Amino acid sequence: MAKVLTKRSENYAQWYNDLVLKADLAENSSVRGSMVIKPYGYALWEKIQSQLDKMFKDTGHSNAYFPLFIPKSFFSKEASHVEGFAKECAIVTHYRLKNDPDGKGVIVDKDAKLEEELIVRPTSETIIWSTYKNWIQSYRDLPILVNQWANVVRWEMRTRLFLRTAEFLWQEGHTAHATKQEAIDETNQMIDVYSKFASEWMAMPVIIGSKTETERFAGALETYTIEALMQDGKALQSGTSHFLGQNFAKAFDVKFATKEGGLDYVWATSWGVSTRLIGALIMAHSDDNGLVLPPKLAPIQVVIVPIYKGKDEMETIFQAGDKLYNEIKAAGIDVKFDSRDTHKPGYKFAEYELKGVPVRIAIGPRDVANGTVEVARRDTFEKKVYSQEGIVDVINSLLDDIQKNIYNKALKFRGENTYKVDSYEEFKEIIGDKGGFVYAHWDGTAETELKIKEETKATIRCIPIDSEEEEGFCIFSGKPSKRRVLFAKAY
RNA sequence: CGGGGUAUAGCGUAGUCCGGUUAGCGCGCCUGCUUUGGGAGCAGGAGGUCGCAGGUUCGAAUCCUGCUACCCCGACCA
Repeated sequence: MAKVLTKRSENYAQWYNDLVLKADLAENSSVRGSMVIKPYGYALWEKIQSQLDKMFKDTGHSNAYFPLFIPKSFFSKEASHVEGFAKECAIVTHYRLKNDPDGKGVIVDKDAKLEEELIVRPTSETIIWSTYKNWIQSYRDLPILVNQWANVVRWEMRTRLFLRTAEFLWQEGHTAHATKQEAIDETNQMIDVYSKFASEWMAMPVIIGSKTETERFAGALETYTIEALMQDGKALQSGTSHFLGQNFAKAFDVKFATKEGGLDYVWATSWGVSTRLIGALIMAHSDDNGLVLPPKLAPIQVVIVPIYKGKDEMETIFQAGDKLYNEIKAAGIDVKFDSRDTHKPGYKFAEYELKGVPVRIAIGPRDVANGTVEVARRDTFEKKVYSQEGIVDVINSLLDDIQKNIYNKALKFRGENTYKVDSYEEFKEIIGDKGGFVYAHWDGTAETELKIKEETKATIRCIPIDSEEEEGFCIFSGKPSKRRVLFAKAY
């Protein structure tokens, strides 16, 4: 097989880039830091979207859409929020171009300067809370459970396809509640939704936890995260859910009349996942031959490749292939019959491996004669010949099996790369050497966190919610600690 | 924004030091024939403002000046 990908062991970052390009998911655009998501990559995003959207609706949320542009003044209202995003905002200052009097092309018309600059949203809390102010008067107006699917812009200095781009697609939920407890419950509920999506649909196990103060979302009182371990031993934050307290309600003066006749600020949450999930998916499962996609999210779950010589054979094989296709399609499986006469079977095999199609069916003259097909699975490369009779059942159980298998593989990998350490020496050795998740005691101070980051590049990914109380001593300062936190180098 | 590097066909590159025929090669693309159970073979063909602007020279991909873009490393980050 011709080698088209850099091997993971040679250069992991290069492998990732090669894979995104060669699997036809996305490419760099002529706009610095912004990518073009290609049809195959977008199809993957659509599958992610449709499942998440269903999960949001099942938990009572509705979709809405808020403006791309946010008046600059809105940003100044919540102090820590401004601080968090100010350094990476794109700003619209003018609204008109004119022909360059000195020659060719167009220039900004200086006379068309905006009274107030507009910020291209890096996130929508401010525009949404300025709107919610008008929506909320009474406890009867609450809760508000809204989600929006949108693009956002964060002017990143260094970008990587899907993992960090200047513009990216995401979903942001913004909810308003009458009580603190209700908002906290919402925050927890949504991080659970993300965790469930990651493990059951992406086949990617995650650790749920809360962020330390330094890593917390700008403007939040509490940030929950799901952290996944990538094959190179680095952690990837894959989704976040924030308990915003009354910060935004106070900043935008959103009060409501309580049942008891009082007046109180509204409690808020926000939560989001982005196209970064595609990066997570790639790095969690794929191998040196290409993508490995979980069947539940694969744009093409099954591909049928015909094998034939000459026109006569082609006709027979295509007939048999069409029959198979219709049968599988009727069972609700996303199947593709590759009828291209311009490429040979070997080429197609390699191509679908690169694209991570979970199941491949080959059908040729031998199969037509015997009433069989050759079925190959992407995760293990195992090939088996089955009778065409009852093939749908075979495929269904195979898809289930692949979904489970890649989850278990990822879980096993995480298990093998998770460590408990009690000394800073050991900590540095593991972080510096192979990476992975490291559970260690921490004294709870930002100073220690920062020092460890400076010396080892590892950060506290989260304080796991299921961590047990355990007496110990901070690996850095030696001060007493009550529980272990999760350290790793992160994307 | 600091440090380093690169720019030649759709992609990857040779040529640049030391200026001199028609800028070479691989992949891909097009046409034809033979092929088709793991990335086909042969034959023919198309495709280039050598990043942009200026300068030196009889002559510039090659030397000089300025600009632009991109890549890698750092600080920042879903």
